[in-house]
Amino acid sequence: MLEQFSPALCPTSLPHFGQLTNPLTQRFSRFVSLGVAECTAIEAITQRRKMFKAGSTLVREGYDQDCVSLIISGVALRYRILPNGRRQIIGFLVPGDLCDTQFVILSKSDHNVGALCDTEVARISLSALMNAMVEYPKIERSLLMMSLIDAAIMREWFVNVAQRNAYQKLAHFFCEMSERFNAYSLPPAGGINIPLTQTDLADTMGLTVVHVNRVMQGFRREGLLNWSRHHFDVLDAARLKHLAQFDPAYLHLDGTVADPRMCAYG
Amino acid sequence: MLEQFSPALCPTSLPHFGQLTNPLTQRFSRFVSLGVAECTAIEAITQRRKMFKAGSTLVREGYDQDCVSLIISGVALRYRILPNGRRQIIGFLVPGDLCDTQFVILSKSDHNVGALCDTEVARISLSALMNAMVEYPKIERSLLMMSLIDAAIMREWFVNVAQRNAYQKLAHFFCEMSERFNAYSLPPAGGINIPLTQTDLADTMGLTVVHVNRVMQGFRREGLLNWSRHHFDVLDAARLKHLAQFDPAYLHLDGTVADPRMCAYG
DNA sequence: CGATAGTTTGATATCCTTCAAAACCTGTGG
DNA sequence: CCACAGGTTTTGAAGGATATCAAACTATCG
Repeated sequence: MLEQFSPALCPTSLPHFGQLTNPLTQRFSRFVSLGVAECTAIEAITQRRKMFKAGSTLVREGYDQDCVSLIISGVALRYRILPNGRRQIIGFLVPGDLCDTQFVILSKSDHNVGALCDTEVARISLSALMNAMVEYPKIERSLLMMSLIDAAIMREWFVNVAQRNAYQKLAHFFCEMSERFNAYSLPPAGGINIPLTQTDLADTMGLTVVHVNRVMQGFRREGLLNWSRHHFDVLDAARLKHLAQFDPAYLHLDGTVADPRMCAYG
Repeated sequence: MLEQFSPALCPTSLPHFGQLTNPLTQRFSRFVSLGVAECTAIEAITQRRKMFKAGSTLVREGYDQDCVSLIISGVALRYRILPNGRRQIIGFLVPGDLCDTQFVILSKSDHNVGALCDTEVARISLSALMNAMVEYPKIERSLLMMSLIDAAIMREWFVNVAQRNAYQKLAHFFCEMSERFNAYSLPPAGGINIPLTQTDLADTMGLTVVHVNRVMQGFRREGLLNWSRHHFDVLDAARLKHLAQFDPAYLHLDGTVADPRMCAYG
């Protein structure tokens, strides 16, 4: 429940797209077909890189933002610290995600972002991003789509904590994580490496560590999921999905868009 | 818990901005300074109006959308029906809100929208909206901002159901509703008219009607809030806000934007 | 004036929390 | 290499918040 993250010496197994091509370009390509000009512009504004050690804070609530952070590699999490000292995690950020989605409407962040494992980010200056949005409509369109997907994910999380019991909540979480990590074409064999503690899970679902622990033992007993520190392994995906009533559509990982014009206009 | 809405003969007390000027123009004006061209375009695409009786369904989950609905007057609510038959309300829509925020990424809606009281909407055809976005960058920018605010509200709702107890959840809800309705320059005296039942509240917070009822009695006993059907009246706003740890910033009702350039570019 | 939806009440069950402590890891310094 | 320290997982017992079930009461509408 403290404002701490689990120390993580093992790096996440997410591939470092940044070494091949820009993660933001990758992400935007799901939504629009980018030309050379846009790609160059994206490359230009994501030059300034910075490393964050596991457990450090990328964005601090209430502080002024002069730039937006793009996750290049690693995993970060959005969270808020409530007046009673509790931490509520409100999102996981993987490569290609932008930390400060609310950059347009608010100069101060309304939540913190912390690095879960060693994480590299690109610092995009606000003014550079805004210029890019104005100059390249496809970039603005992509940001609109990212934010719509963000809202869809939050709706799903909301339904999850509002309606389901602890078993279903956690099952749903693991289903989502599996999907999102598999979307990065990871080898699913061998499970997924995130340096997540049971406290992190508790703070995500609004449960206590004690209860999370008991649920995880249930999963293990039932042969649904294996959990060891920094690593989890879905054993019976079908049953887990059924338990969670999981439907991955809301993640929009397949890049489905409503109208072909959204992809290739202009 | 059923897919029904409370019958509402008394209309909401929201002013019908549509009679003065377009609600979408009003809304966008919070974010950007619109020129004559944009206003004309907005007026053009929001011509096709339709009335919905209280309790009827504006948008049905899983159905194809060829148009986006804009609330002109009245109140509607977003909800999902879960496999076990339960209803989860995931948002309230007031004049100027768009029903199908996910229009860009998905042709089928992932949730229902129902009219809480008699509600007038403008049906904007998808292609007309997309053309307007391409032609008028300020319109696209406004949509981006609306969707960012949407996501911020969902984050707040998420924290609310995840972390707070029933008293705090409900207090938070009433604080938010007060703020949002006051933003329409309603006379706060005399309370707020929404034809909301305790079942609706329960389905919003993921609680049971029975428990909601007991909490509401507590509020009444404590002199915090008066509730009669179709109407509520905040008696002690300060204490209610304190109880809910309510900070209205996330609603962005004051039209604060990060950067003046966001308002007046192009 | 009866039918129907909404509110209220009581009793009981369950899920989850709280508190407290033990057991287990994993990295660190001597 | 061992011992220690701090974080993490696990266990147990007990309490509290909320759910469930069932029924009575009360508005409201036709």
